[in-house]
Amino acid sequence: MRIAAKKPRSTRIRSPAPAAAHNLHSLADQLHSAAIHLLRQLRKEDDASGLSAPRLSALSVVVFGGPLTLGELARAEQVKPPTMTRIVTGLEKDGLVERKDDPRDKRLTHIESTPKGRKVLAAGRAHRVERLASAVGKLEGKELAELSRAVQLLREVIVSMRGEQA
Amino acid sequence: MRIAAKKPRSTRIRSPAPAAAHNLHSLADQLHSAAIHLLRQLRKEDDASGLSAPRLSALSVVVFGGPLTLGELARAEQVKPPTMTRIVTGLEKDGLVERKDDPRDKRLTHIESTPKGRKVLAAGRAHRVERLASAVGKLEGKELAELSRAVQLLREVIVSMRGEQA
DNA sequence: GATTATCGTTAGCCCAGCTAACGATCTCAG
DNA sequence: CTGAGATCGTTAGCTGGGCTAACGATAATC
Repeated sequence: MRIAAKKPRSTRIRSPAPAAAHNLHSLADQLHSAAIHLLRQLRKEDDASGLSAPRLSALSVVVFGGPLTLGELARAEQVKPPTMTRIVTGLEKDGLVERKDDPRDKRLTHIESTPKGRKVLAAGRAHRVERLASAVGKLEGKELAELSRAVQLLREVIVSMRGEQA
Repeated sequence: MRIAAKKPRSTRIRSPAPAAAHNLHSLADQLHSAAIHLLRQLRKEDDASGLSAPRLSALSVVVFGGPLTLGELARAEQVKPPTMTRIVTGLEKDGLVERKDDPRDKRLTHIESTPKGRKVLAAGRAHRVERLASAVGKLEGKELAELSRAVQLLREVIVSMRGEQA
């Protein structure tokens, strides 16, 4: 955070905000902050397309990951089944996915994307990308490559955290 | 409206794919996904300290940014006043911050951190950092520097998005 | 055939976001 | 000095995401 509101004049104590993250403390803080604020920004876009971040994320998995059961989807998204039930219900209500019973094992519910779901996802993505592109377009190509590289690292970090369970 | 040059090919991206972000579409997607999953992981830690991500974030601003009004805090955190009212109420109930009336303008409410608030923030941070450190410790020093650098870029991107209205 | 395991849902809780509306206060025109 | 308007924070009420606990239906196993 540390995005001082309105009076940046009397530069306060605070650890050097614009400086690089010299240690793990500030790196963790800044990463945390960046994630929160990025999602808050993205939420606004998501609202425009009627898709919240969790729904968008789940829909993306269904569209690109092919049909899968609710439980698999919950695990993929790292949430508990009841949570995924609600997300899927929301997506289904909007006609973006469909529940299909498994003929062999009637306990299972397969989640499939509908044509509308794929269409909306593409549109929502384009919308978001357009916005991010214009923001990212101000970075130089080199910086963009750095950012891209860092996202890879981030993914590793997340997987690592996930493995060791809290 | 500047439309991204290329349509999303039906490249199977799917979450677990470690492929590089060759274009803005996938970069945006991966960034989005990374942010969501990072916060979901962090939430578990936050729960341990009894502080949700938004509360932790707000507390951090109060602690490092000094006393400020509720409205300023809401703007700093990019949320609406009613939302901040509730966050502050939660923090106050836990004794982490205090509301102070302004003697000159009785409409204003100043938010101050308490000693306990500062202590808890430090503890929570340490807790989170320990976790992130162990995850990040698997990266090489060079990678760590890259990640640090990228966080800077991310901040610029976020500010940029914020500036241009949603 | 009875027990046990698995899957998804329901119920019920808490928190985070929003808008709309409101009371209290301050400001300022007249 | 007074009354209209602006500003601030709160309350009320909605949506939605996250969880645990408990449950019914179905499979698997003994």
